[in-house]
Amino acid sequence: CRVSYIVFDAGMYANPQSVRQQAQTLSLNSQYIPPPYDFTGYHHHVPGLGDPPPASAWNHVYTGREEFPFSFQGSSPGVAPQVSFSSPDLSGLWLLNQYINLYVSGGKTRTKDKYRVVYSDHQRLELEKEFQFNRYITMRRKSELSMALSLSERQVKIWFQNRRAKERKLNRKKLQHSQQASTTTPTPPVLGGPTDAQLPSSPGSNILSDTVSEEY
DNA sequence: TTGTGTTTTACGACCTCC
DNA sequence: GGAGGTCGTAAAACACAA
Repeated sequence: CRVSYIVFDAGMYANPQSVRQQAQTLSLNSQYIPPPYDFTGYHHHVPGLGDPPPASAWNHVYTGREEFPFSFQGSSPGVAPQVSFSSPDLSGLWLLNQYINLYVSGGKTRTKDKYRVVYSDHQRLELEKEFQFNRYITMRRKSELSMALSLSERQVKIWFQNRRAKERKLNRKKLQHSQQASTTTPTPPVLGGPTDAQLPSSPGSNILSDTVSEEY
């Protein structure tokens, strides 16, 4: 249960072109929280909203990684850095959302400090919907999704890998529970019949099952 | 609050496939 | 060799009982 809410003024950015233009260079300051989506109705936990970004936020950048094709200029606390794109055709939404992630997470990434961002509820929801449709994302859908959700293709790929791992973990748990249930409940003796006949023939063979096991 | 267990991003190692 | 797969893991974020 998230404790904080942000309701963005979607009307401010009704024109996608203006969003794209604004995204080319952003002055980072604590007053400007750009809306990558209409988040009305979504919950967002924003620690320290309204406070200036911590000094540590500027001690590292996303530069040097092809999936984060922008860079900061300015690295001292209290001085608003500038964000510049290295690619002209980037979606403004992409940057804006990365900005949100950067800001919300205190600007920490895994690259240097082994930190991570937290995806928005909208991003998770859309990724989850895609996962329910297909456990393995195609290159085309990965590209589309990354643009739609303002994530890098690598982030989408990793999310699907982690999501499959989560499902395998859940399946293993279910399997363990069913095994425990079958061993604890007294079963009538069946001559020559394996009691776990319902189990897959080999360990892990259920891993790529199309069966949807969701707790959502 | 705080301690603790779980979940979520992100990555490295290693493997397979084309 | 590169892309993408699993597996294991780190660490932040989160949930929740005490």
